Amino acid sequence: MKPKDEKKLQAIFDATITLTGQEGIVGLTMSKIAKTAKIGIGTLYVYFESKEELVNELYRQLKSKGTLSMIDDLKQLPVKLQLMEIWKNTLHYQVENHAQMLFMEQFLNSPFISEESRGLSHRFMEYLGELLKKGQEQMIIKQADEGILMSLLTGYSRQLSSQLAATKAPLTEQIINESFAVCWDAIKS
Amino acid sequence: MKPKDEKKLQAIFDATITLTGQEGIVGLTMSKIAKTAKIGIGTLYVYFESKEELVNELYRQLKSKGTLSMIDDLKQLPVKLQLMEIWKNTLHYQVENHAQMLFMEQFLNSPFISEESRGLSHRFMEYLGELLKKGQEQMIIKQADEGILMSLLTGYSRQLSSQLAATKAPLTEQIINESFAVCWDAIKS
DNA sequence: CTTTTAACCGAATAAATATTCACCTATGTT
DNA sequence: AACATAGGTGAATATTTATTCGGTTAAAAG
Repeated sequence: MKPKDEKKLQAIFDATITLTGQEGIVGLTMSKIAKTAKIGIGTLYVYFESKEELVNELYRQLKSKGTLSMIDDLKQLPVKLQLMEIWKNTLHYQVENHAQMLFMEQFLNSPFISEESRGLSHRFMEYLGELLKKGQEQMIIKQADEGILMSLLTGYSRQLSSQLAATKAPLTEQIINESFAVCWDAIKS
Repeated sequence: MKPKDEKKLQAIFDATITLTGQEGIVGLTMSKIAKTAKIGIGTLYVYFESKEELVNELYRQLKSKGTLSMIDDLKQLPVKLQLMEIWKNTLHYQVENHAQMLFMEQFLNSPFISEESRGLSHRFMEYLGELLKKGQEQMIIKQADEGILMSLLTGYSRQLSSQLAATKAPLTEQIINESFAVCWDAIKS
């Protein structure tokens, strides 16, 4: 027998991300995915039972690869440094994978999303929440509501990276430092 | 002859916004719109030539009503107060009209959007940019890149209001004040 | 080398959705 | 009151898109 081809699977995912970036998850069709991935339409159904399963699977894959991977290396550092590293890594990740970010965002608001996929978003947020709380205990971070601080970090990084991606501006050291300074002034005591 | 019914037009728009909030612009169909608006499918085509025209027209309407309207009253105030007022109004507007925000966001990433609609986003941003520049000249706002500061304001307000809408938390004075304090610390000199 | 099995394929089919149209109905005009 | 006109309608049609299926091909097993 012939085994499945890992390259084809990845080509399907890549095509899905590219197409979503181009005309949104609304414009995504199975035939376009097949054409972009350079495989036959029928082959799509070897790898996935349906379009719905395809996009859920992709979402799952992106979530598990995503920003979570960085956490473990940082746990020993002081709070401010941890935040700085997270900020830097997140910006890099989001700028470099902007099409993926677009896909995930649109997927979250689509009727395709399964209950299981919905649950996948929380681990990174939890970690960030704990870090902020730790900073508050050490009196180096404002005693403001956690949601208020967290929204700042996530909303800001999302907007900044999508603005950079839109204008095709590179993510320079200067931008990282300036923007982190802004963040830190926002949340420090 | 019989005149068009303004109520029906608004019902169509309302239905479109509601449905987009429920299962995204992907799940939006003409028959669902008609059913939700309690009119016949055929009637939709009395008011709009096509689905594409319908969503573009709605986008145009929301943009022109939107946050722009507040600007004129504020021009005399000092920079910090203007920002404070804008912050407050924007949060209110975004929380109260969250479904509209969702619609606009998804529309921007859909294949439905026309060239003309794309152009509509800029006036408010321009005004905010000028205000920040004025603050920088007066030395009360950081000398950082304008894009970096602007991303903070827009990304933060978007995230905060969508978080409030998601958790159905009310927008209290306390939240407005705390979050504006965070903003101001972020951008002040 | 032969057999077996599952990948691979795209034309054909099914399903979902947008759009039309022939027929009503309500409102303004004469 | 009679007419003219445009709104209102949803079943019928056209279009688009997901999915199936019978046949072909390539890899693994023996």
